[in-house]
Amino acid sequence: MKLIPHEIAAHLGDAIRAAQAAGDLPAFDLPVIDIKPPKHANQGDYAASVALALAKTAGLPPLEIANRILKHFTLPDFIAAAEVAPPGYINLRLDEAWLKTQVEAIIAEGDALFTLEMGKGKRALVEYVSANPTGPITVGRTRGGVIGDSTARVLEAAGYTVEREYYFNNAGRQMRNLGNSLRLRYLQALGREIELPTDDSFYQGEYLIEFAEDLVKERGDALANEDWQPFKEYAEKRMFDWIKTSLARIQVKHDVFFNENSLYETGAIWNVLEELEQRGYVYKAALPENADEQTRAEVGGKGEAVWFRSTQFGDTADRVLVKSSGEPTYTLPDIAYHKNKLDRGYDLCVNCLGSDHLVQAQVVKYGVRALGMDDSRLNVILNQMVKTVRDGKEVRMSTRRGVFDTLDELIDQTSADAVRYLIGSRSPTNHVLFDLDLAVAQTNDNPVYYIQNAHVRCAGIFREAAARGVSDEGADVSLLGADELRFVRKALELGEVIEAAARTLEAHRVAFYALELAQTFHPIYDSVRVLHSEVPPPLQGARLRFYRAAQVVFRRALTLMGMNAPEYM
RNA sequence: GCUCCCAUAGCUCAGCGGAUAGAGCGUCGCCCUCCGGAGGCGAAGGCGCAGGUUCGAUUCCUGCUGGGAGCACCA
Repeated sequence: MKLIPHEIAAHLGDAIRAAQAAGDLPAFDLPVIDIKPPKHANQGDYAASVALALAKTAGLPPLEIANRILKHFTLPDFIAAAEVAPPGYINLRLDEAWLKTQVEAIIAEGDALFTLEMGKGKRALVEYVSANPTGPITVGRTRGGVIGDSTARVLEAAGYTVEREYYFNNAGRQMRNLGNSLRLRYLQALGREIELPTDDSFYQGEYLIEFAEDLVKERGDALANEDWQPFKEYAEKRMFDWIKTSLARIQVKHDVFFNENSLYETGAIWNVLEELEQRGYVYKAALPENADEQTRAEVGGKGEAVWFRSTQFGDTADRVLVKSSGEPTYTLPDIAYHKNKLDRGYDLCVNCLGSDHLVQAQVVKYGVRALGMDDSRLNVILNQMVKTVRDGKEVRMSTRRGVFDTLDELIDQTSADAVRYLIGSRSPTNHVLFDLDLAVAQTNDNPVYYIQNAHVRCAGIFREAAARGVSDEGADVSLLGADELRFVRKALELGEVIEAAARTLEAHRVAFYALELAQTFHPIYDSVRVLHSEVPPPLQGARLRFYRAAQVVFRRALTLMGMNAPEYM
C-alpha cells in the first residue's frame, strides 16, 4: 500500500518544478516537502507547509507561493481536493471513492499490512536484554527487552530482515559467586549447618534455595565435595531457562545468544588489541597519560595496565583495556563484539541499553572508530530507569541482595499485555513510574483494554453475524458512510507511523497510534451498527466488510507491540 | 565537580520547526441498554524560569531552577 505523504510530496514537488518551468516561481533547489495530517479535521486529511518554508527563498508571500504551486498541481486519483489556507498551507482531502477501495486493500494485505519498502534487502541486528544469567529478569531489564523487541518488530514491518541477539558473559567473578552461593544452599539443603556470607559475594535470592532443593532431588549428595564449578553450570542453565521463559511470556525472543567467551576463544579480543596498538591508540602505563592530578590520584598505581587513548575521540578519560593483572576489562571484548557485529555486514545495528551504560556505549563507539570502522551503523537506544512504586513508596531493586521485582511477578499481578503496553508506550528517554498498585487494579486506567476491546468488538460482530447467517462476501464497500471512512483515514496512517518509528527508532509511536486508532474506532462502533434490525442487508454486508478491515488493522497494531489480539475479554 | 537524560492539564504521559498544544485517568454534566457497559457525548484545566536563533519555538541553542542516572585496573 502507498505511503500517502510520500506520494503527495512527490506530486507537489512536480508541481513546484512545473511552476518554476513556467516562470511562476523563481529557481531554487527543491526543499524537503513535509506532509502530515493537520491538527484539525476541518483542515483536510493532509497538509503541506512547504509554501511557508519557501517564502524567503522565493521572495514571495507564502499565500502567493501556495497558489502558484496549486496552479500546476494535477490531482492524483486518491486526492479529491487541494486548497490554500492562510497563512500559506496547502490542505489536501482524500478522495472518498478511493478511500472505500482501501477497505479491500487492507483486508488483502492482512497480517502483512503496511510492510514497507524502506528496509527491503537490508539486514538489521537488534541486541537487547543481554543480562548475565545471575538472576531472574527484573522490571528494569524488562524495559530494554520490550524496547528491543518492539523495535525489531517495527524494523521488520519496515521491510528489514531482522536478527535479535542476546550478548552474555558466563565467566567471571559474578558467575563464580553465583556458583558458590548455590553450593552453600545445596549444602544447607543436605541438612548441614552453613554460615552464609553477609557480603555482596553471596546471592541471597530465594530461587537459589529452590535450585538447591531440585539439585538434591536430582543428584542427592553426589556434589557435596565439589567446588563451585558444577553449581555454576547448573545455576546458569536454570537461570537461562527462567529468563527465556519469563521473556517469552511477554513475547520477547532472541535468535542468537552470543557468548562473550567466544571472543576469547577465537582470539578476537587480542586481534583487536593488536589492531588498536598498530593504529597508535594504545599505551602501557600505571596511570593515564593525559589525566589531571585529581584523576591520577584517584586511579592510584596498581601496576602497569594497557590503556585505550579514547580521549583522542573526545572521551573524558582514557580507559583500561587490560588490567595490570593481565586480564582484560569488559571494554576490550565489548569493542571486539561490536567489531564482530559490523563485520557480519548488517546495514543497521541497534543496541538497547539502560542509561547507566551510556559511558560504556560511547567508549565502544570510540573503539570502533579507532579501528577505522564506521560507527554510524551502531545505534544505541538508551532507556531511563523504571521505578517501581508500591503503596506510594518506591520499591528498591537489587538482584544480589535478593530484593527485586521480577518480570514474572509483574506479569502475575497484571498481565503480559499490560506490561508490554505500559512499558512499551513510554519514550525511552523518560523515566517510567510503574505503579504496581495501579497495575494490579484492573480499571480502565490501563489503555491496553481500550485498544484490545476494539479487536474484541470486531470479533464479537463476526461471531454474531455467523450465528445469524450474515456474510461480508461480495459486499459493496461503496455503500460505506462518512463514519467508517473516518476510521479508514486513521487506519491508513499506520504506514506513516511504521515509517517514522523505524526511521527514528522510536517504537513507542506505535503504542500511541494504537490508542488513537481505538479512540477513532469506539464512537464509530457505537453508531455504525451491522446487525441492527433497521440496517438493510446490502449495508450489513458492507459494514461487516468494514469491521473485517478494522480487525486487520487492530491485529496488526497489537502484534507490532508484541501484544495479543484477543477474540474475547 | 564533570557527563548524559528529564521538566507539558490535579495524576500518568504523547507531541517528527508550522494553523486553535493532545489522550487516558480523576472531577463535573448528559446519553445509550437488539453485534459484550472495560461503552458514547460534552465541560473545566497546561508548555518550570530567563534570554537567543527563526517569517514562525512546546520543539533548536545558552543560562538558571528542580528531579534522575553515570563518573572502577566491576560487568
